[in-house]
Amino acid sequence: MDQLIHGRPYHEGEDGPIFRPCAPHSVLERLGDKWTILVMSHLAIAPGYRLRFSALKGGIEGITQRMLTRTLRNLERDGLLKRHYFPEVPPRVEYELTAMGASMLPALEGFTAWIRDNWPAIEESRSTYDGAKR
Amino acid sequence: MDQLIHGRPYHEGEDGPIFRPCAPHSVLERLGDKWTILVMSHLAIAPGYRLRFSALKGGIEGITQRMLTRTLRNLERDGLLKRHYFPEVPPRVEYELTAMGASMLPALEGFTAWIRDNWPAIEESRSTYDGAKR
DNA sequence: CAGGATCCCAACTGATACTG
DNA sequence: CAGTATCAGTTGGGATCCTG
Repeated sequence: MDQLIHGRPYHEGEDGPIFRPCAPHSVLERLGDKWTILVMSHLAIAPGYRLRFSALKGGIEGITQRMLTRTLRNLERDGLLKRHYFPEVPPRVEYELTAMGASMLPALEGFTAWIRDNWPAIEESRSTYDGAKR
Repeated sequence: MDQLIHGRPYHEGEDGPIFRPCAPHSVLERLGDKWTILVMSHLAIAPGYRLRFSALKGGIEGITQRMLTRTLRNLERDGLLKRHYFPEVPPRVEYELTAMGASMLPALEGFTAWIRDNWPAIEESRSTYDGAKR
């Protein structure tokens, strides 16, 4: 069975710990895609953590219908989001963070806080690195 | 200028906030790629946050030389990692978390803690979702 | 030992057009 | 309004071979 160190699961090999592709990756992979964080952010500040499709589309600069749909489906699949469909004409669809989705916000904000604090240093490091390469 | 809400930068549009592709995304994109988290995890538990190339390669199951190199370069570019090259024969290279890299660990662990707690629910949601689709 | 250089494939993303 | 379908471009990732 895997052990835990610093909260990370690993397997004890002959020459030390061996890490494997893991659960955290499969969640970070979602959040790391192009639009997920913006969808989450928009829902995070909405009343009742709830918005309709057109509101999300209008509130995220540059997102296409196709990509918004895909992003929402992925979040729904993970259980972070619930889709509410109203069969009217024209149809109305609202998306709402689930309890689990909302429970992620504090942890996510803790992490994005670090990013905000360190973003200037990261940007500078990148441009220095890229500059030195040329 | 952009405002902040729940720690997130956004632009105030006519019909509410408008979110744009942002800094958090460009960092989460790194962490969301296939190997970065495993490299960070391995370094996080190493003495002095420091390991040589071969130790990282042996400690991460399935990673190829090429992908490890790319992952390390990306982290170095962001200033999270420092590369120490020793011109011996055969050459030895060690990688060490920078102060900024180490400062990310608590925030990252806060987030991965949430993932650990909710991973079973996420997995179940995914399989339910996928099952219903067929 | 620690990589760089190539080639290849799959997946993500986007633009556009169509529809219940 | 809220999608789906299709096509095309780009990127991520892996396999393999070569080198100081």
